[in-house]
Amino acid sequence: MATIRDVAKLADVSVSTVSLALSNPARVSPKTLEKIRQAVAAVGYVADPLAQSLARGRSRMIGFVVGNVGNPFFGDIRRELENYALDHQHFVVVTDSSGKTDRERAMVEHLIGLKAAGLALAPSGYDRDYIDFIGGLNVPIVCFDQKVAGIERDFVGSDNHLAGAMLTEHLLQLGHRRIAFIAGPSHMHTATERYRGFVDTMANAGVEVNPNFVVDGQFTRTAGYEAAMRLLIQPERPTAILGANNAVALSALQAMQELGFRCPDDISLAMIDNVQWSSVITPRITMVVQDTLALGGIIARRLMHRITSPQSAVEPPQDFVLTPKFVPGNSCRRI
Amino acid sequence: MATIRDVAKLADVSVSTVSLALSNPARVSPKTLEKIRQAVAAVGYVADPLAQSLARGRSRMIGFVVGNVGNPFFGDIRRELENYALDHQHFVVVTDSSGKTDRERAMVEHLIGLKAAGLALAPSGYDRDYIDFIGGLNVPIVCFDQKVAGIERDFVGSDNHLAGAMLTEHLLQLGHRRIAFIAGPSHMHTATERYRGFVDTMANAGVEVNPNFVVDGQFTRTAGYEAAMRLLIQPERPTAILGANNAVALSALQAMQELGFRCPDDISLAMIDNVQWSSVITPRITMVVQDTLALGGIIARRLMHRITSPQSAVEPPQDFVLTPKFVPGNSCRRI
DNA sequence: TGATTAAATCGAACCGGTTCGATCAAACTG
DNA sequence: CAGTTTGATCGAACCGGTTCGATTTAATCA
Repeated sequence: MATIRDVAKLADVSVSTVSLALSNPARVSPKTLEKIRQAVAAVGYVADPLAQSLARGRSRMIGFVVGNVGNPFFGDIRRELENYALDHQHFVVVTDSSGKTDRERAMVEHLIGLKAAGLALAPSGYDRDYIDFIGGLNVPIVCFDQKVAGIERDFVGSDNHLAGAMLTEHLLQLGHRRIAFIAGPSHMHTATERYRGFVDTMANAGVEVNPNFVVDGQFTRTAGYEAAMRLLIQPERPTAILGANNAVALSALQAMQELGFRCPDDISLAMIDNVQWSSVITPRITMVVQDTLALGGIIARRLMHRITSPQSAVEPPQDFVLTPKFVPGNSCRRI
Repeated sequence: MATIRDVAKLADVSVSTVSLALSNPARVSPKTLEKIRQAVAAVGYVADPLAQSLARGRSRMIGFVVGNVGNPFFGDIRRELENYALDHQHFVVVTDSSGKTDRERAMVEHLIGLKAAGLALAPSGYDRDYIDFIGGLNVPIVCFDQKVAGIERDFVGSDNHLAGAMLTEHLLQLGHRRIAFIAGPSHMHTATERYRGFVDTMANAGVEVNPNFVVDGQFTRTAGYEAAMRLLIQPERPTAILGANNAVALSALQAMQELGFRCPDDISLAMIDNVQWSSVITPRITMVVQDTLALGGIIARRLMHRITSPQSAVEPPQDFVLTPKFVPGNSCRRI
């Protein structure tokens, strides 16, 4: 591998001139520049990014840290970020914490060690320790998905209260009153907001929420399945189930199928967030989806702005909250 | 941030001794070791991975390069690799090429620039240029999923011929004769093997393959959908469709639903590879799935072996081909 | 034309580690 | 006790770049 010294030798200039020529061609005379260009081509020189990062104290690498890269929600955002970053000479490396806070932390530390230029982070923690950790990082960070109280960073996400409200309203308008809600972890902002959206809308409509109809699905497949089972074996069953995310809603569908309930004939179902192949799932689930492309675009632009413009450090963190979209399916019937 | 020189100063030893003590404690006297340990703790020293990588010429980072992290097939493998790597003090960074060969190449070059310890690579290319590129890399690499002729590396994958054969056999035994096949790109090893499995099994059974019943779905959603449509609008329709991967098969299901065909009553469907939430798709698709956990485990062990054991460089590349598993659903009916 | 200023280039220090040959004292050999 | 081996430690070079103050060269002005 050719080094910058090889280039310098061949072009008969100093190493520092080569470095200067490569990073700021305008400050070098045209004819030296040409000599250097030829030498670079001749030896096939490519700068070592590691050495550059060490010397500069910054790399051109953006860390994308999420709990589940397999989730299409994150996938879309990743793609948007990646395209944008690539256009600005930055690379995205993805790390998956599998939802584990300590692993996420190790990964973030690793990325910081690599002198990452910036981080797009879907936070998985919420306690003091975690907040202090994130807050203490001296690197541009854009948080998304989960709004964590206490983290003073740019945030990009969707209006989750509205998401819960929209589906609740839809079910109410179809005549449902016994609406069940499979919730997510109470420490997650998205989960509590969606739940509040449900509760508030029910209250506004003057419909009482049956406490037995609110179960915790942890946003996971297994817990969602159990939660759904608990709903379905009650003597007084709900007429509609609202799943606070895709995993719990689809687990509920599975539970319904296994117990022989027809959807939507026996029980209606609605969910927040899309899944891959939702179009071939029968019935097509009525859902509220996030505008992942827009989210990804905002995250990308905001992060690159923080990275590239020096004075952005003094700009206060900003929240970007997008409106989710209602996508009707045929999983909810009028009663 | 404390550097190794701070530690050396405080412990009153040379920098090289500190370095030695940290990397090979046994070669340092117990009492200096203790001094150094205390100094490390006192200044809160953590080695800069960047500087280490630069000096050593190798990092502790493993690159996981695939075409679509959203595919659960890759997701499971990634998880296995990650767990194993973490146990061996290595980190996994994921890069997604979106199936684009040139982007994959850029990402691999980037990882090499970062002095990646090794690569787990699902190759996306096949031409001379690409093969030379991969072959020229001087880093441990384990390829998986796609076996590319000409790449002399460890390979981990499934018996795709068998996968195609199993489903074909299944359909034949149910009495089907007019079996259609939605194929993948002919340059992909998995695609051609699966197709051969289909053709060979048909031939063995003495059943002729209708040329109109073999269409190209490119392993993608859109092409798969079009391919399925071509099949379904023929006056003489197939009684069963075998999708060479999950995307084309599910696109076929969607096409069937849109045209009003019932599966399996009108047309049977079988596919290779699982998808997330396949359990809630109606009907439950009969499929052959790969043992992703086992694949991931083998990839992880093989790669770590190549990385950690110096003499492994002379070991010839090895192929690991696993037997896929038949998972019956209710998308195929007897006729 | 000599003084002043701007532009181009260079040398050396630095980023933060690793590595290897040299040094030196202690322990071992005959 | 002189000669050799061993173990601990050190100094210096190195990995491959960047950066900045100093120096040389060229251009501008009086």
